[in-house]
Amino acid sequence: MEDLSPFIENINHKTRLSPENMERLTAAFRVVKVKRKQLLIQPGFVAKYRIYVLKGAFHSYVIDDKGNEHTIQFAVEDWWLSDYNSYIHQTPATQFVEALENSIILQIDHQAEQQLKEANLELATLFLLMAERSAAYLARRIVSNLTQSAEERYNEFVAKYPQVVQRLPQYALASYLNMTREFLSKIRNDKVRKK
Amino acid sequence: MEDLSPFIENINHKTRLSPENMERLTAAFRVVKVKRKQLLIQPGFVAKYRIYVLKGAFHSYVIDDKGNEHTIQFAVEDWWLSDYNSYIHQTPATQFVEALENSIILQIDHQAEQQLKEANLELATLFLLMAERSAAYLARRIVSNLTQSAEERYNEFVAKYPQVVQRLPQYALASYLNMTREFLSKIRNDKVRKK
DNA sequence: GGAAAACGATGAACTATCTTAAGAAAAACA
DNA sequence: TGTTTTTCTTAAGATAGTTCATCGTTTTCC
Repeated sequence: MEDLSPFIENINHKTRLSPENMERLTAAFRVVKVKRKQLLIQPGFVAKYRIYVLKGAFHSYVIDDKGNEHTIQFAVEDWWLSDYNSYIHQTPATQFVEALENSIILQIDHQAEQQLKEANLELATLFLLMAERSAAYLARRIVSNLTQSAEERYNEFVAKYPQVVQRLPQYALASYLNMTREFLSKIRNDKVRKK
Repeated sequence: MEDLSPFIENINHKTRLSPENMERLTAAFRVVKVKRKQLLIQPGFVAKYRIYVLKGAFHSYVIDDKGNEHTIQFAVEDWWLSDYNSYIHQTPATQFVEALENSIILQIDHQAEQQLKEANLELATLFLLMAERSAAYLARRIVSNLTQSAEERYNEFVAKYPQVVQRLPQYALASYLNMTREFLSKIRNDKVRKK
């Protein structure tokens, strides 16, 4: 039996749910263990689940025409992820969601989520807040991509998620920050030399 | 008196509202006329309004440390905009929202929106859908920035919004597409030569 | 525990995109 | 309508970031 308290904390941090609604919500999620390198979502298949990370690490990525991998999103403990476009619109995914470590997740399927949203205002509000915060977060990321150099984006990421950086493969971080793995390697090394 | 039917269409396209809720919703919006170059939102001030464009064109932008302007978002007829981070979290804005043409907008203030969201499930669902679609849209934009070259991003934009392109100043489009105005000019001209 | 695979570092050559500058065209506005 | 201001074009030189190829290191997994 997994400890769901981080999940419940996460929810409480967004909005106050009645005990019945919290019960209803948690009952809609299922605990799943996932092995490193396992794919939760694949292009061509509809993303069935919204995922909350209880333990472990994931990244979502696309592969472009030239065969290059681009990490779109990371998620470690207490983060949510999915292929947003696929999940929301229930259309075929374009992204992979892959475990970077052996992990434990909570997942809810789209239909169950719809039922919760339709059940009452409190639960609808929860998902509303999640969507609003996602949008605000994505908007910040776009601004940072438009205004910062590669090195600045890296520094920002390190400052924001110092403990996360060390768990991520460098090639995935590089592509998330919109640069090549080689260039990230150079940035890091220039930094070391300066010290 | 302005014709609100495009707005009502826009809402109906998202979710079905009862006549009473539609009435309540429209009553919460105010029609405002805006002159070209007028600013609706400015850094340092909390974004009070969520904006729907009835007529005209806007862009939101930031100014970076070097004094360069970066367009974050465009909005023409039937589009929504604001400084999302500022509006959602009611914190000081970092973006400008400026009219590119003389325009007519509908605006709702944050407090009124909160009251609508709390009023009933139908109205909460409307804002939920808006937030989800924003998030999905922003996610697509991030993918396109990560995977495409400057020229590809331009081609994609033209293909998606052919009529809009002609109304936007080229310098604003260039910065939206994450390139300099000079480089966009070059791309366009190379294209003409090829023909 | 050791072979195989994946990952990270480094350097040299290359290129997409930027910078700067100046003039032409278009739009604004008085 | 003419004048001023803003926007767009062009081109040459500069650079941030890429590509490619190689090698050492770490991780994986049988």
